[in-house]
Amino acid sequence: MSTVAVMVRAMGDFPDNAVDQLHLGDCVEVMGRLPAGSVDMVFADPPYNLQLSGDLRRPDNSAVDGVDDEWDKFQDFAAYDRFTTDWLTAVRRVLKEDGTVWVIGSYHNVFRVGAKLQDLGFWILNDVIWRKTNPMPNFRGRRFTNAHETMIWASRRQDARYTFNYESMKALNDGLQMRSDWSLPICTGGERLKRDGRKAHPTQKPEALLHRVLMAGSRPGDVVLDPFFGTGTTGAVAKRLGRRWIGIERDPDYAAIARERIDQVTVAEGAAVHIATRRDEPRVPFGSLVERGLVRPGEILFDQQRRWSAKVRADGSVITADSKGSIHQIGASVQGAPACNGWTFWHVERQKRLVAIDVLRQKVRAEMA
Amino acid sequence: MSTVAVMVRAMGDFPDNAVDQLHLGDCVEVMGRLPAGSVDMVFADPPYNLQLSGDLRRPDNSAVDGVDDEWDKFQDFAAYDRFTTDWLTAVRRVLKEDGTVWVIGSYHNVFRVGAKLQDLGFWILNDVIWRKTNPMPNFRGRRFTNAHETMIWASRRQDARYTFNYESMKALNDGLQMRSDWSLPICTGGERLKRDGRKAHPTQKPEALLHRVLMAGSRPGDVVLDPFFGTGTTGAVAKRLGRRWIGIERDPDYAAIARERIDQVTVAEGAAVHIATRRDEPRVPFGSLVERGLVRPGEILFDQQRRWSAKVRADGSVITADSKGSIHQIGASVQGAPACNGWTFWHVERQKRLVAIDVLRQKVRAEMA
DNA sequence: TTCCGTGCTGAATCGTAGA
DNA sequence: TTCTACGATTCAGCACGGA
Repeated sequence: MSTVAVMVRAMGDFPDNAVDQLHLGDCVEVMGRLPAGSVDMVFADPPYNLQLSGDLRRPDNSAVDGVDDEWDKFQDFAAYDRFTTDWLTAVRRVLKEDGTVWVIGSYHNVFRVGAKLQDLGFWILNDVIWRKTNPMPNFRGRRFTNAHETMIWASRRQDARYTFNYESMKALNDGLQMRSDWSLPICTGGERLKRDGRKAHPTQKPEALLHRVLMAGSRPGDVVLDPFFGTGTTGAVAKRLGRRWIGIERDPDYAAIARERIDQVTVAEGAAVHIATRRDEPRVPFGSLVERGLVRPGEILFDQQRRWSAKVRADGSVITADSKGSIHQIGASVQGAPACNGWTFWHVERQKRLVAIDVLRQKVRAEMA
Repeated sequence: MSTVAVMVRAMGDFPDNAVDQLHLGDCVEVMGRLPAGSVDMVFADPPYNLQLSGDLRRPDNSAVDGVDDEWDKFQDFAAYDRFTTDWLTAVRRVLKEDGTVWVIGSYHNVFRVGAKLQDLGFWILNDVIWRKTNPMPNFRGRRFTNAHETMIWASRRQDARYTFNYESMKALNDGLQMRSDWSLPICTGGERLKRDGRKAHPTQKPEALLHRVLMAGSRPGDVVLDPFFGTGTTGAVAKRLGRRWIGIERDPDYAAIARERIDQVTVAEGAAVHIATRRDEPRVPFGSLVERGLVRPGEILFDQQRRWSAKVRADGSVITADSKGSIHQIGASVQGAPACNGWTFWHVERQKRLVAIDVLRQKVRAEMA
C-alpha cells in the first residue's frame, strides 16, 4: 500500500481529539458521540457474566482471586442480553461498512453474544479459539480444565470486503495457513500490570493475542476501537503496530493505568509492520512474454499432465480447435471449469521438460525490478 | 460402584423394546413417547444450518463436496431457533434430574444452541473444543482455516450431581487433568462409512470423539440417547463401552447403515484399554516469539560469527537487503545453501552476547508444557 | 516387500479491480 | 451500480500403483 493510501485511511472522519485517545465514560454513550461509519475494527472484551458463587480455594486452601467486580454482575440473562444489544448496536453504528468486530468471551457469555451478533446482522467469519498454554487448573476435579476462551470475528455485513492479511498470518505460522485455534500463554510475569503488588486488572489479556488479532484484520493507519479498554492492551499493541486507536473505559483507575502504559510504548518502524501481499507485484500480461521472446508465437502450451494443449498466437491470446481467448479463459474452457489461473495451469516445453509459464512471468518481473 | 447399583442404573424405566434400539422417525415425536426422566446422557449432533451458496473449488479446480442436504436447510435464524427449542425441550423432558447433554456444532449454529440451552434452564459445565488435526484448508485465503468444532456440555439443572469421571480423563491424558480442548483427527480412512464408493453420511463423527465423551460423562449401564443418530457413531461406541443406547434417525437409509454397523460391534471386556501415545514436541513458529515479545519487530538477527544479519518483521518473516522469507529460507539464502535450520543458525543479542533463537524457542515450549 | 509419487477428499457460510 | 476479466488459492492422511 502506498504512503498516500495509508494517510487517507488514517485521516478518517475524526476530530483530532478522538483518535489515539482514551475516553473516560460509558462505552455506549461515548460511541454515540463518535461519527458513524468511521471505525475499521472493534476489539471488545466485555464482562463475562461469570455468575460465581462463594469463593474458590486451591487444594492448599489458598484463595483464588477470582473476578468479583461490580462490573461483572448482572441481574439475569435478560439483563445481560440488553447490555449486549446496547453496546453491539453502538459498535454497529461506528463501524465502517467493511469493518469487522472481534469479541472475546467464555462459555458464560459467548453464546449469547454470538447469537446477538447474528441477530443484529453481523456476519460471522470465524470463531477463533485462544488455547491457553498455562491455564488455571480445575481444583475441584468436577469439570474439564477450562483451558481456552473463544473469540468471534465478524464483519458488519455479509458481503463486506473485510481486511484479512492472509499472507501475514501464513508467515506468522511458518508458511502454513493460520488455523482457527491459537496456542498462547495467559498474561503473567513482567507483562502483567501490578498495583501495590496485586494484579491491576482481573482479566488483562496478553499482548500476543492482540498482536495476532491486529496483524490479521487491520492495516497500518486503521482505526481500532476498544469499548472495554481496561488497562489498555489493545491500545498498547495498536500503537506499537502503527494502528490508530480509540479506548473507552468507565473506571478512572484502569484508565490512568492504561494511559501511563501506552505512553511508554514506542511505535515500530514502518517496514516492520508492512503487510505482505502478493498483489504488490506488478501485473505482467501473457502477451509480454511473447513480446520478449520467452514464448514463441505458434508454440504449444500443455497442462501438467499433457491432457490438454493450446497454441500461442502473436497477440498473446491462445487457441484450441474450437475456441480462443486468454490463457485463463481457455484453461477454464478445456477443463470445463468456471475459472482457471492460466499462469499455473499452462506449461511450455523447455529441454524436454514442462515449465509453468508462471516461472517465465517471474523472470519478467525480476527484469522489471 | 457396586454391581447392584449398576443393575439399578441399567434397568431404568424403559420397556424392553426402547433401549439398544434405533427408532425411525422425528426425534421430537419419538422422545415424546419415551418416559420422562429416564435418560442419563444425551449426545446431539444437530444440523448446523451452514447456509452455503454456490460451489467451492480447490486450487486444482476439483469441487468440494459440501453439505447440501435438505435436512440442513432452514428458512432463517428464527426457524432454526424454533427447531432448536423443540428438540432441546424434548431432551429436557427425557433426561434424568442429574442427567447431562452434549451438543456439537460450529460457529454457524453453536451460539444459538448455547444461548437456548441457558434459556431453557440447562447449566453449562464446559465448552469443549474439538481441535481437528487434519481439517480441510481454507482454499481462497479469506479466513482462518476452520480447524475446530465446539461441544457444549451441560447438566439439566444448576445443582445436578452429574457424572464426571475425573480420574478416567486424567488417565487418558497421561496423568494431567483433561483440558477443554481435544486434538483428534477427523473421520477418514477405514472408519469412514461408504456406499457405492462415496461417503455414506456427510458429517460422520470420529469414534474417538464419542469415546472420550462417553468415558467422561457416563457409566457402564447408563442410557445414552442420540436424537440425530445418522450412521450411529454414538450407538457403536456406547455398545462397545457397555452403555445402553437409544438412537433416533429420520432417514431410513442412514438408519439401515447404522443398524448394520452396530450389529458388528462387540462389547469391550471390562475396562476399555487406552494406549497412551507420547506426543511430539509442539511446533513453535518463529512468529510466536515475536508475538510473545521474546524477539522485537525490527530487531537484527546474526549468525554465530556475525557474518550475516537479517531484520525481524512483525509477522515473523525476516528480511535482508535483497530478499525476505522465513528464518529458514533467509538462512539458506545468505549462505547460498540449499537448506538451513534457522533456529540454530540465527541469534539475537542479549546482554551483549549472542543467543540462538532456539534457546528462546525452548522457553516457549517450557511454557507450553 | 518396501518405497515413493500421484490422486483424492474432508460440516466451508472461501474475490476484486477496473470499466 | 453492474458487468467483465483477471488470476489467486490447500493440508493431512489415506489409497493405489509402479518401481
